Amino acid sequence: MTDAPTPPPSSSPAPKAPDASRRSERSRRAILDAALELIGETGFAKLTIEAIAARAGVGKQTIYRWWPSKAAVLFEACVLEGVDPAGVELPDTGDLAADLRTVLRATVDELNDPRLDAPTRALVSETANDPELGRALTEKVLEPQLQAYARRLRAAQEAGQVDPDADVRIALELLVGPLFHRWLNRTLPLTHAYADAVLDLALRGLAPRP
Amino acid sequence: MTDAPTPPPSSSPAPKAPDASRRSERSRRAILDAALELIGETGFAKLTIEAIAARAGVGKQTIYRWWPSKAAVLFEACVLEGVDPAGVELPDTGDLAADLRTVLRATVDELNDPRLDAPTRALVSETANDPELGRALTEKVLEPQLQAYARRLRAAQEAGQVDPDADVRIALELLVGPLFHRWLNRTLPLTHAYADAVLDLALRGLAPRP
Amino acid sequence: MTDAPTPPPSSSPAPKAPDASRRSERSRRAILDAALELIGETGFAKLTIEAIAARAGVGKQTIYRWWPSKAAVLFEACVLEGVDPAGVELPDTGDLAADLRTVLRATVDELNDPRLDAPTRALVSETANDPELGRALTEKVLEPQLQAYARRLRAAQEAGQVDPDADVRIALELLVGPLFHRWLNRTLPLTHAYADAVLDLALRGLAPRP
Amino acid sequence: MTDAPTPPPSSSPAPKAPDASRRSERSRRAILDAALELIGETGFAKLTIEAIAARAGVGKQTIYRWWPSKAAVLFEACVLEGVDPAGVELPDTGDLAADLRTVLRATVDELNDPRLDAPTRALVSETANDPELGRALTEKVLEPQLQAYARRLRAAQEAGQVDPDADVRIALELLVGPLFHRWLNRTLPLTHAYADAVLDLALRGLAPRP
DNA sequence: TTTTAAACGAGACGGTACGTCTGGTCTTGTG
DNA sequence: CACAAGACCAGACGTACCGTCTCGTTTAAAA
Repeated sequence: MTDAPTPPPSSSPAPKAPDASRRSERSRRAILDAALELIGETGFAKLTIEAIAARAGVGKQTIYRWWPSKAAVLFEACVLEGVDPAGVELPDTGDLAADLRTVLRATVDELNDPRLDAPTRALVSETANDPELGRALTEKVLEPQLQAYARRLRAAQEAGQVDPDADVRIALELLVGPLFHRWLNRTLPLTHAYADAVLDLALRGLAPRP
Repeated sequence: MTDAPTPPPSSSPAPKAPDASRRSERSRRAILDAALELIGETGFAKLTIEAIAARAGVGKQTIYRWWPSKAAVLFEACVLEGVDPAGVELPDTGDLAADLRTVLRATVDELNDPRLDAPTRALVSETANDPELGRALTEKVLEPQLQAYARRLRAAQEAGQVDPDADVRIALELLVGPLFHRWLNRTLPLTHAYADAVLDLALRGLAPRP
Repeated sequence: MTDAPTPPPSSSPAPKAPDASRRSERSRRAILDAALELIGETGFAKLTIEAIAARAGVGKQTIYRWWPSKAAVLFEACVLEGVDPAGVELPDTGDLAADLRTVLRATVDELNDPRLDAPTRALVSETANDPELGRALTEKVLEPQLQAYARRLRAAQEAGQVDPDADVRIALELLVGPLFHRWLNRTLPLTHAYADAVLDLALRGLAPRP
Repeated sequence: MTDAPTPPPSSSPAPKAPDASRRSERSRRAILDAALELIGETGFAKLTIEAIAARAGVGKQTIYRWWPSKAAVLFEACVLEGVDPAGVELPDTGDLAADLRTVLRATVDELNDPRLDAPTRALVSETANDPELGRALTEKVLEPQLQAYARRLRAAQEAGQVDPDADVRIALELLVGPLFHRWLNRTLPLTHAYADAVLDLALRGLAPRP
């Protein structure tokens, strides 16, 4: 997102790209940690670049040099904290319902985890008004996870557990969409029971036609 | 939303409640219009209280007097522009699938309307980090609409078109959740075909058991 | 210097002139006082706008609104502290030598006063690189004083105590120039004796030719 | 200027004295030249250490290693450009008035030379608030020149052209003080005629008593 | 109709944070 | 080990808005 390591032999009047090889890893970590700490402590409100710099013991310019916005900092901090976004894979025990239940319940737990709640909300919030960031977030974090769902559903389809005509992309959104909706809008509590109920309804819709 | 129009029988050292009866409707409209204009023109970024006041030809204090935050202004502006949130009712032609298709397609159209997109995103964005506002938004706008879905589904349940054991609340989230997810995250285009596919899958899950 | 009270019915795209009638005298004094305090305490080095604002308990914008530079603040602070620059008048007892001795010795004392030394040096320093400010300083402070010398010398000339062919302008610079030179360059101590010696030499040069 | 080039026989915990013998003369010249160029082009304002380093094609540290302040750089640059400050000597044709006229007129020309004006003003300006630098400047540049005046006046005194009781130190300040005053304060144009008039008045004050 | 108190427009105020710039130090190759 | 290069910490710069607080000036309910 931030690192275009090869400022491709462009010929533009480049605004001076910093030399990534000289970058201080120490500062980078301090900044990311400080960002996560602050958003946990005081919410997105107090998440100012100045506060991050102060907390990290870092000059402001060191943040501005490497990140285009505080949302980008937050984004990298979350990715760093979270799972490896590349190698996401859903379990496949052969029992589709059980596998999805496991994953959806885990998702519910994550969304309810206060440590992850604040930064995630903040990111989604920024995303709404910053399409650039939205695209990065979707591409790097969201889509890999959705693709994992897609793969698992496709496997189930091939195993004859899911209607072969169903669109797995839509099927997967039928699962995660409601959870996301309830989490973001805070309409009703987001529980394991809810995840189970959504899963049950969705799977009935996906069942192979008799 | 903000004004409990308690007149002045209060005797407490209240921070001085303004007299709503003397309020200038002219200014109120100018402010709300300016807010919508600005968010359409320059995005939520440039939506400053100062900018709204300037555009509306109004003193800043007139905004601070009547609204607690710029999100509240935006909220009222959207409500004013949008449909009457109270009397929402879904059509009931007896054909559940057709009725829902109509409504979901209309929802898709609204979410794709560039005039509504920016302010709605801004509101959802604010909502994510301002639970207070989130509750108001949910209560005044979102829930009434969801309740309308619930009523229609209940009617279908009573007509034997939907599994009597199904939880209509969850059923309705199965419908709107995926649409909301796609709209907010911009993963894939939000189309009528998508709405139809979601509806189809969900209804199959809701069908009465044989 | 700063106050063009009538933004003369110009037609330029004026950068918005503040309304001087609403200006807070309290803030103005606090700023001027803080500036003098700081330059006395920590020298011209620590004289930052931020420090002045902080010391004065004032927002930075309040300084930027009314003064174009920190030198301008300092200038106004000095003028405020110093004598009324308009009504300067040298004594005229009829004894030119005695009158000038009194004034020159007083000047020496002022230049040696540590309270006035720092701000004056700072102003002269700024003057060297800011002709705009230099002109203001010369016009408002320096020239009125030099004119007072000129008037006194002219009177002496008319009384026959000074060569009628002498240029009083140059005569007066013969008096103050050496003092200024020694003060600014710190070559040798600036004492009453020095003032007396300069005066003696100069007056001999000015004596009517036999 | 500040560094007594004590090699490294020191054993103290000195902050690391650079080895002057390895110093790059090429860099030194480039830095001094760049400093003079920049002050001529853009004034003292844009005279940044960074700008000097960039213009000279030199690392910033190379400047900080060898000079304590940018004023010190400027000072050395001026000395390098200017006359040899050690061997200043006034002409002595036997005609004091003529000799002084020559020198004072040359001084006027130098002060009016735009190439010298900016750096000199900058130096004097810095001097006003940096006694350390001021002393160096006085000692290395100003005093040698003043001493030359003193020698010439003393010679004249011995030749009976000047009152033997006069203090030559003060006499010389009577000559240069007014010029300096007019130059720095820009009150009136600094011309040959002015120099002549000052000289005339001063010499009359210095004439041997009858 | 007159009075009069509150809402109004305007905008100055004390502040906070912004994003940029420079100062001076430290680090990383290169010669 | 001096050097060019430039990343680093630090902090002032001047600007933009914040939310509060006067100022007159409408303006609409009470007298």
